[in-house]
Amino acid sequence: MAAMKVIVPYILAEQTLVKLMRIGDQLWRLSDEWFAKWGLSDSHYNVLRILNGADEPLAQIEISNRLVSSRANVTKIIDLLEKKQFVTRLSCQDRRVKKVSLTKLGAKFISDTQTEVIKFTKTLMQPLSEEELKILYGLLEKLGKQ
Amino acid sequence: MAAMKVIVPYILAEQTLVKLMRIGDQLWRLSDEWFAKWGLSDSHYNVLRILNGADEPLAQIEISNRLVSSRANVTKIIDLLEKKQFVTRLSCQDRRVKKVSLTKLGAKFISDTQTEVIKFTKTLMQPLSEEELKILYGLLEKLGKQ
DNA sequence: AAGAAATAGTTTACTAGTTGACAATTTTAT
DNA sequence: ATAAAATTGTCAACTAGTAAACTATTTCTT
Repeated sequence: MAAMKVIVPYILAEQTLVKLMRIGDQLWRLSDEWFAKWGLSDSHYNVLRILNGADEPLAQIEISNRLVSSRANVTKIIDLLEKKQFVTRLSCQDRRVKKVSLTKLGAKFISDTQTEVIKFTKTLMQPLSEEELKILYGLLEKLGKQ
Repeated sequence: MAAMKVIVPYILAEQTLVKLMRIGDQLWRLSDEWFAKWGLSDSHYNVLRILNGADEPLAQIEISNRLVSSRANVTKIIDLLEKKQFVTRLSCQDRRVKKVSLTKLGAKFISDTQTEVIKFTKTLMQPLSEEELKILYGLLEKLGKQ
């Protein structure tokens, strides 16, 4: 059968959506690939950052909220980080909850790798100026909260 | 062990990167969820769009390039679309290649769903004005080609 | 105080993508 | 002409996420 063709109007929203999903996916993949040299994924590192940024141990559900990821996934992420001794699970007075705390080793890891990670991030985003980054961030933020 | 804390500088590139990956992922998920009502994913629909946009049947590798996805994944996507009779695989004179052609049914599907899909897309992107969409598209494009 | 509903973390089964190896075929280099 | 290299599509095994069901616990309602 010959190729059929329907005229589809050019829609900016659609094109932008597709581009956004695609670029996000590619960057995520590159990032994961890069972090793999430490046996981690981008998400693992982000959890370490979240814990470091908080001033106290966080419940897994809180990590799940900040990471924008499912509870189930956080369980798996913490499992690995715990195996690597970068975090520990603390039992709480509310015995449903496990608060996760960065260990000395985890803190050292963040500290040691910080510069390198920032450099990598800058490389990924290097096509954009600081000004453009600010604009992009603003647009994404606006898009995110609906 | 108590929570350890390292001072990590605020880096715009990093924040934007994380946000971009996160928003892209969320939108992708929402989109997939929405297309599921037709037993398709966002990617399946995109392949239909690609085929519709091309004026002739396309080799799977060409689809893979345009979709920015692996050959293996395109095989799976085409398998499903073929089962739904939206496309057919044509054998070529270069017998390694299979060109994929939209069927009448596939074209009708695109045509029938077009308006609804555009409406959905606009809903997803609705926090941004047309002007902002243009800027976002431009920034993403710049970011994509490095 | 007791039963019902909600919450936190885990487990299981699934999904949509990946890479790497393979077979068939074509192209390139001698 | 033929051997080596490259290309295309497929398959198998893997991955990082999801949702839904489950357990243990807490909170809410009466």
